[in-house]
Amino acid sequence: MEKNNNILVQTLIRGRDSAKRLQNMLCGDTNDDHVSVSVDDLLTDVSESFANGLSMLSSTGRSEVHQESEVFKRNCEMTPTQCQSFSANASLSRNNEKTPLVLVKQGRGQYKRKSGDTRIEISNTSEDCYQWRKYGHKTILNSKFPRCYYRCTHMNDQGCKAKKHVQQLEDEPNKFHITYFGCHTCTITPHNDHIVPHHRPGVVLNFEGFKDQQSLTTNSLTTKKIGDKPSRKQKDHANATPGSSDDQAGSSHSVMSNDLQDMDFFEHEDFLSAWFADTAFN
DNA sequence: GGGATTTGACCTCG
DNA sequence: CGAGGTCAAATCCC
Repeated sequence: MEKNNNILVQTLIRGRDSAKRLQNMLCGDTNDDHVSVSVDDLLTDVSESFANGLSMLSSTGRSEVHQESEVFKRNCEMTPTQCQSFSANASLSRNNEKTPLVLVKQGRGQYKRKSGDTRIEISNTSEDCYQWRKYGHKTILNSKFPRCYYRCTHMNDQGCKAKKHVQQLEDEPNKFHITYFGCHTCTITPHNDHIVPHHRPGVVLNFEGFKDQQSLTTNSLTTKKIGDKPSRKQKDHANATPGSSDDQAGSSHSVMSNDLQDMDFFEHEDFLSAWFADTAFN
């Protein structure tokens, strides 16, 4: 166990260093003397370090760690933007965020709740790179703003089952709490080439059962309808102010190795996720 | 005219 | 029984 701890710590430290170097490169910090390393290399290093870390944890028999590890491995080929979303989720999903339930229709008004394929996101806009059709809205108890219900426009012609719920945050009215249900099965490709690269995507707060990488690409901040005139809904949100979600993580975990060594082996999982999110964002 | 949105009713769940 | 999610007719808009 002691040996495993040390290996895990070394692996995580390596990942942290790579993340830090990657951050310096992306921020244009030329003081970093590792500039000869490519972004791809660093990304791979970060991904592998944390995948290995999670594997070590999963090998201890904790099934939930194993699942997280598998998901992480699957997402190791994500783009940097996707990785950010993933890492943020890894941390924040433990923040007692209640996993929403997918309702499976069984006739009008008859729904069976089931968990899975849900993802919560905070974004500066309710829009993303998919086409959505609003099918309802509801005033929510103790909430100043109504919740809007959307389903994929291609539900009828392509049977796409993706849905999302959008609710304006009370304390931050310029931000939206978006819950995605299910994955897009429509063949319309996400249209996100207009996304300003330095704008951070919306923060994924929860990420359950989302195996479809495509779904990760919906974290755009500034999106519009695919090759179509803007909908009324989208016009309404056209004044959303992007770019203010950058201050997500606060203090740095520069004393990570000490923290880890003082920690129970199994507590590393939580710390790892939180730390990785912080490192990736700072 | 057709697609998108609005809105009140309906239904399930806790 | 209240809250939340969905349906579908009515309405809007291009």
